[in-house]
Amino acid sequence: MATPAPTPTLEMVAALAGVSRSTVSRVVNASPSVTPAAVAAVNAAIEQLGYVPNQAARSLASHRTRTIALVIPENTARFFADPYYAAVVPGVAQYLSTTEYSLTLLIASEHDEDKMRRYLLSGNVDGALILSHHNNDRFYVQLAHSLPVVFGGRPTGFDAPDIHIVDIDNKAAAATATRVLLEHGRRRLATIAGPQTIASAIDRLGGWREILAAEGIQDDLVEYADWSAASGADAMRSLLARGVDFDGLFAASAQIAFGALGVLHERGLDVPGQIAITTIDNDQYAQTSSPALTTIEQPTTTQGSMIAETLLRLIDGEEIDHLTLMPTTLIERESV
Amino acid sequence: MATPAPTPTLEMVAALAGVSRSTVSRVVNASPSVTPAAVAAVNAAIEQLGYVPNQAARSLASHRTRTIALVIPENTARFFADPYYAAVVPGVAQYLSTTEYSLTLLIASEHDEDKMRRYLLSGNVDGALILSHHNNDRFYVQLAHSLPVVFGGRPTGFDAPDIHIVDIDNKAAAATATRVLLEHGRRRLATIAGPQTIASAIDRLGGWREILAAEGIQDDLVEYADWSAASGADAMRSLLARGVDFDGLFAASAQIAFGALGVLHERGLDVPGQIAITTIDNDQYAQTSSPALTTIEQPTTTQGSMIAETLLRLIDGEEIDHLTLMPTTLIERESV
DNA sequence: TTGTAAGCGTTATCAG
DNA sequence: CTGATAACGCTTACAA
Repeated sequence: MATPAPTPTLEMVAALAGVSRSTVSRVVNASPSVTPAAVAAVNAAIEQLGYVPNQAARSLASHRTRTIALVIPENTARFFADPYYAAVVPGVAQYLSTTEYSLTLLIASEHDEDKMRRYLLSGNVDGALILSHHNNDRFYVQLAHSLPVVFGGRPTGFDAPDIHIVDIDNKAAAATATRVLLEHGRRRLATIAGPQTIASAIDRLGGWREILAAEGIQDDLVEYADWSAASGADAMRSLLARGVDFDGLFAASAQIAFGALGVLHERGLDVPGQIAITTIDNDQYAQTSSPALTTIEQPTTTQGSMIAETLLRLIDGEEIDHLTLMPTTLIERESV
Repeated sequence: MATPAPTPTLEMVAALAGVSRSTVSRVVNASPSVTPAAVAAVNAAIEQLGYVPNQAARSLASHRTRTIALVIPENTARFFADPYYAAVVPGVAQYLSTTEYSLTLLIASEHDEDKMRRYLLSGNVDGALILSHHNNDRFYVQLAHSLPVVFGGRPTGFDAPDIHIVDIDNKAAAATATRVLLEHGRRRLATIAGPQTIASAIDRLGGWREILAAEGIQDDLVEYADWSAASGADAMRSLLARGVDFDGLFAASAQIAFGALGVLHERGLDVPGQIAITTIDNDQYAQTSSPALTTIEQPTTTQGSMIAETLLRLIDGEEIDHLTLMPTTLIERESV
């Protein structure tokens, strides 16, 4: 900072261009009906003065801020550590960059609930994107009653049919992964599911069950893990300890699969020879394990764009589906 | 979104509380001189109505937004990949959470320069924090002429004595790391410096040179690397290829040191027996290498808080130092 | 301590 | 197509 910079106003532009403020406003807002001559004069004046519209005045008068919030219901450390955000946020940002909207990032741990509520409802933003990856909070669901809100991922534990969600099609992904096992001749299948407090984990287990039911196959070989490799290894041990023979495993995440794979190696069991494995996530674990994992890739960045697009349409008052599911892609490698 | 929600205004609060709008405003802004009775009445009305002040109106009238921008002059991928941001951003966020300010995150790749400029100068923010870790841009330095701006890290290539910078004291850190080598009896020292287009790398090399000069020791054993381990290994090979005996090495980053260490192991050279090493960064590389590295820890998160604090003081019109250097800490381990 | 009233810089309505 | 003129919701001297 240095010069106090005399901020030019719309009125000054109008004076210089020799038109009324209304006309300047029209030009600034790209209104269709303005004489080319007027447009030129105004733009020249804007250029000359270095005029930049005052956003506060603008939103006060128009009731729109052209800003949306991206709410991360996590603490900052987790925000940086979680690859999910690293993929989704760019998608959101990228889509927004094609529009006139700006993004405000709100990390929950920095704002207590009340501060967050106040911020979101103070007319600071036109809408909010909630990335409910791990935690879910009734608070955000309620928020959707007072503000256009789109959820990335499905919040659990609340029946809220009126909210808008953009999610990965976890159930279909799991079904595909399970079907691949069947198509390769496997008949007795096990699964290591994710924590059943999280929607995606519930959906994935559901997808597995659905396929087995359709084929009339027993679906009793289920163990649970959090998403980690270590917990995947533990679950694998429990599965083996049951003493039941099985020839196929669907692991709810690549990290889980990676952990399970380690145990299988320990026990001298061949993959895919004796047990075939499919999973979800095309990350380092899936790519570098040996054998490399047949897995399902999630369109995470695209989901980010879709979330943003959905919110903008909601803001524009469009009638949109309450649930948007993003299709996934099967990636076949050596584990099956 | 559901109910159109009739937004309560300050005027409605005033009416309900039986006072004037000024009084409500005073209460909302915690003005000292208001009767306890009035405060109570107003707060009750606010509570009952669920009143939340309109930010746009507020900043239009007060000329303050209570929002600051955190500008990342990088693309989104790098933002998530770089541990520096993972440490600084929480510091900024944490400090801000103790104030009434909010943060808007601006990642350069999403806004072209013009869009960024317009956003920053449209009265959307009261000031900006520029985290110039890798790139530097004349653009941001110029920005400082029209808006309160604080730089985290020193921009290179521009002589701009009037800007405000909060930086790690890289020169002192390097000097300390070099001195440690000397104190342990090492006499012939080498260094692997970082890219000399970056201020911190320049400062570190400068710190090393300064100590050697003071001791009258030759400072010709210099090789360069980018910050990576691989480039550190290359530089180490070049150093050894010179055929000059040396017994101490200062590596400009732990990753560089890690790469160099690998080469030393390959060649069967003992650390610290034959060559002692000191470096900067207390990260995974420094902690898990063998031997563990004697290094300098940077107060990165604290720097984040300090940057934010400095900006708010600048906004408040305080007269503050143009350069703030954050002191570092020596961590002695087994590499020297 | 409290109220009055004049803006803050745009947008929006409505004539012309 | 253009120009008055009234909001938008709040802050802030200035008076009382």
